Amino acid sequence: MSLTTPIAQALCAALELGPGQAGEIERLLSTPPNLALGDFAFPCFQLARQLRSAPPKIAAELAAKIPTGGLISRATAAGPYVNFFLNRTAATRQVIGAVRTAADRYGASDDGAGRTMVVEFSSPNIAKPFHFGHLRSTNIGANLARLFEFAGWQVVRRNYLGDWGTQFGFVIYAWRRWGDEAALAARAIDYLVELYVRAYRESEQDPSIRDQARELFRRLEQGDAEIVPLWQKFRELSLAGFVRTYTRLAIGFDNFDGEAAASRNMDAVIRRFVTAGVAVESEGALVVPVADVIGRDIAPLMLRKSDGASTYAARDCAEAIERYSRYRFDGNIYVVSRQEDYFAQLFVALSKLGKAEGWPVDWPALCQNVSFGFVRGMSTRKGEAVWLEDVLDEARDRARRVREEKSAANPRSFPVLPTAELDAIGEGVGQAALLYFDVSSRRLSDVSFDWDTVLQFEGNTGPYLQYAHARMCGIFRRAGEQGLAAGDAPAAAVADEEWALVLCIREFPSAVQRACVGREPHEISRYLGSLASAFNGFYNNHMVLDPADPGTSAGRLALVGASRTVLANGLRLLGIRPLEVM
RNA sequence: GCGCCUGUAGCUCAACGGAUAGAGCACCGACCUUCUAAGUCGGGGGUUGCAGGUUCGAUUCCUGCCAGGCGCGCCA
Repeated sequence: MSLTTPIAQALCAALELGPGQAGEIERLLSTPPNLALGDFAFPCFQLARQLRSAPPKIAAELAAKIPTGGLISRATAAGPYVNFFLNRTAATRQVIGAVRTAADRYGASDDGAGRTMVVEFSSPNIAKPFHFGHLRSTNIGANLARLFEFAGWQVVRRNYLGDWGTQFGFVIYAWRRWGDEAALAARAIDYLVELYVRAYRESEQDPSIRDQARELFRRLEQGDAEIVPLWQKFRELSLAGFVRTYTRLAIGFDNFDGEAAASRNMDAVIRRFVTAGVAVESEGALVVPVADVIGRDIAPLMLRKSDGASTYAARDCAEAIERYSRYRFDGNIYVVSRQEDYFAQLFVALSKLGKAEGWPVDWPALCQNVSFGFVRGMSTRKGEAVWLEDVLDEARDRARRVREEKSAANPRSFPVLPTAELDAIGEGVGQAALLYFDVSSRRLSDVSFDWDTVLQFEGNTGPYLQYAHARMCGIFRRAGEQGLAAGDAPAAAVADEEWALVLCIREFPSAVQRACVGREPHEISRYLGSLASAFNGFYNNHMVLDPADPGTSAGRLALVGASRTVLANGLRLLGIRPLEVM
């Protein structure tokens, strides 16, 4: 039972409402701005009209009718609010018990039980650099995938590689003209990017290069025996590079089928659009009009260009159809930035086909584009682009250096560590700084890349969270040495800092839910920041371990244990490793 | 022209339609002979882009401006 349920029930009784309305009352409860005012608040504004009375008067009358005892220790009116104070000891016992019971499933749910969610994310372009900006889709998608799994969904992670299209013509053109096996073997993906950039730049002076690139891509599409093996080789090399980066970020995919795979069914899908009468000829191209459905001036979805070449849109249609027939998904998320119009066109076009062909399920309505903000300061043209691998390396090195400096300055708190452990901590802390930076603003805000901000380890950062976790683990290690063990509830009166921590722990499941509903991983980072802050407040004001007082120690250890469980669960949702030693 | 997104402290960002708009960074000061100081506490800092509207109440919702970013039939 939730802490707020008894409050809602008491309010229902006082208002002479039926028990069926307790849920509605419970949703109206809010949190006072500070603990001194109360633990939960009921605003009386909305009742004023029905009861024909002033909110403060209603609040005063209600407060007088709330029976105390059980979880509720006191109810007082404060202006238009009825503020509730809980029995801290009983409530703390309840919250800690809930965390212990659920353990690493605390915060999880079965909301998505029996349903499948496809998350398409990262989707790098093989002929283009994988720079820091690509972390956005990659991280948001990975976070959403973990969140939906935590909420009970069956999740499919799709990396829709940009492995097809004219850009491959450029790469192949460059390879045939300047290609060097040794350089390819040594630098793989970086070298391919250089080749692409060189060919593309020269094509701006010499348009015939563009024509040759198009011709090479046409030969690739036709399965030319000389070209196809090159494409396969380049694709494999690039993919291997991406996978190395993904591994460092602890991100995995179920499937890497990209545009090349989608193009296999493309012609058949285009024929279906034509046969169904959904696609029409326009200015020599084949398009699906969507303005009639969307209701404004918007371009049609183009399936085939006037020169007869297919478009990425046709491949996306084919891929979506294939995807639904394979997974029968209940949700399909595309983590792609700033393409809202395009996805609107895509989903409407597919819906039209569905209506014309009489599909039993209007699954295009289950598809959603999850957009996100732009990373500023990452322009390839201006030469600002920063490779993600380089940022990871720098983060790791700095984290390692910071730890070494701490050992030198304060060996008592930061004992000198074996090299292997130092390396692991560096990698973990660096990765945490990066991943947390990425989710520390809302999905749709633009973010600025700045080395010092990204690699910051103090304040509201990934390392700050890991540090709190390491401290919790340190307390348990020390407790073991002193022969102290956790109890199941506080032994004495619950102090403000302990109580604030308990209330924060209780909030985790609703933070997870908000993150899922809003497709907003930032909810988790924000929550964890407040949790770590609450813990540090507690930590700095109360000694957990006191061999002379095993009772108090046991109660506080229980609280630290619950905090650690929640912090670790949250960190894992963000893909950050909860470190035991820092 | 048609659309989407964003304007909050010097900077980076928060704030279920609710009480005095909060954190971090930076700056100034305090705290390690007690569990990790990557921490904690205090201080200065704000006309929430502008103007209307809805509401008991608007940073939040609606309309119009202003500013910035991004996307719009033959790039993907």
